[in-house]
Amino acid sequence: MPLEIKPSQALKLWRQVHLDLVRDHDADLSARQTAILLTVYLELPPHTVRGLAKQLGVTKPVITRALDTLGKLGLLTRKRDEADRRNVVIQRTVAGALAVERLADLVTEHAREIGGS
Amino acid sequence: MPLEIKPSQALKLWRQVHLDLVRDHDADLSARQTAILLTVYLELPPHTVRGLAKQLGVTKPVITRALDTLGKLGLLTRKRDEADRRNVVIQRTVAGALAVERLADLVTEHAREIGGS
DNA sequence: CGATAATGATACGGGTCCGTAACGATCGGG
DNA sequence: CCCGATCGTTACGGACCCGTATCATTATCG
Repeated sequence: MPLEIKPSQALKLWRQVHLDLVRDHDADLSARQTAILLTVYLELPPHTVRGLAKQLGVTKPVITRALDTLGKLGLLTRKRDEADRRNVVIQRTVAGALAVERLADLVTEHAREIGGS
Repeated sequence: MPLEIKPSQALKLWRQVHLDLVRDHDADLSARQTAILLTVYLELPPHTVRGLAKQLGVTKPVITRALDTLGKLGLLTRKRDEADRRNVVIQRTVAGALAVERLADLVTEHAREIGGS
């Protein structure tokens, strides 16, 4: 049973959520940062720099920089993989989980407001 | 009849669409640019710099710069208001309408893939 | 008229991000 | 062992965006 949503509803939803994100001056994440954050919190670990780079179709430095920023915001942490010390494992944080949850509520809330057919 | 969407579905949807946006290297709009674009295409004209700044809760230069970028991308145009030449009216373009439509399809498509309860 | 207000654009200093290229650290096979 | 391959990070030059303050242009109203 697919999730039914019409193009016009999709646009309204997208706009309302983006308006909220813009107005909330704290969390102005770029599309890349958002994609990384959600991937880490929705997909099964472990997450590595190279894996994220491949999934997003970007280069490794892009991931490194995004992790710097997300780490500075406390939404994610890095840990050296002791089994293979070349690897870095990206881990979730409490603050990150809260931020993701807040985003989910934001989308859900606006979806409800928009109303179905 | 509200648009039913669960938090977990909202997150999946948000992630999938952002993944597509990131992978599509052409259209990497910031949250602000996206909010502006959708506001112009969803709300009734006329749209002014001042009005958009107020709606988004940002300063006027932010809007001016975003319009510069969106204009360079061909998604929007500016026109002097002949009635009150202090004002600038933001107008839609064919390319902009196509981009918005593409975004709508992207969201709708991923919503269908995700599936309901 | 002239003074004031309003609008959008610009200048500036600072910050972030980009892509390419190089780097140090680490692992693994011969 | 050692040499190549792999991993994540850093260096660099350039582009973009930010917020504040200021600007030129235009309208309004006494």
